[in-house]
Amino acid sequence: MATRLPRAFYQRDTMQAARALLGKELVHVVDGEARRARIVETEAYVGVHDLASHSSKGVTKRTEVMYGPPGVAYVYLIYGMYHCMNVVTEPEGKGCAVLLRAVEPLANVEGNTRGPGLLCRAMGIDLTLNRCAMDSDAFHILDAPEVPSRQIVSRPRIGVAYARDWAEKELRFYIAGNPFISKK
DNA sequence: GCCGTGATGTAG
DNA sequence: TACATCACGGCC
Repeated sequence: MATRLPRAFYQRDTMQAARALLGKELVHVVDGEARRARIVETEAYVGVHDLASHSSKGVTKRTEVMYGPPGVAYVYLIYGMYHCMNVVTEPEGKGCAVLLRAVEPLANVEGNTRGPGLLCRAMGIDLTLNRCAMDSDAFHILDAPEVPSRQIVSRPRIGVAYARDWAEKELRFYIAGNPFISKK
């Protein structure tokens, strides 16, 4: 039986964390039923200097969770209709997080999971999970074998064209050839 | 296939 | 007013 990733797992360089999360299993227990899915695509938001990161706006009611301890969920509403989920990384105070962009359904997950808004909808992730510790009984990530480096593709992040030179940096990662990634 | 656009709520 | 999105319609 796989073990839960401890919160210390996330206290490391955000790019490394984004790569290390590929292949791991996201679990959300809803009505006693464990929804499980394999993480196949992530993006790194690497701190206050990263103009694409919400934390670059400074500490606000919305972003303060990003400055808190690692291993905690940052969930927010986007475009009025979708949720996006991240896990806070690095030591407390850095404003870093990894966005989960796509997952591959494993158990009790219905519908499209190819995209940050879609995966949250399919897994039942909403604002009530914001600030939830990612080693909780109902919400956590299970360890799984490391995805070899040669199978990890890096690309520019999606939807961050406004972030000037930060838009071009290859901070999006996915498992090569996986059919559940959101975009090539 | 690609491109433009509407839905929708809240932060700044 | 813009937004770390998605689905759909028109066009070629």
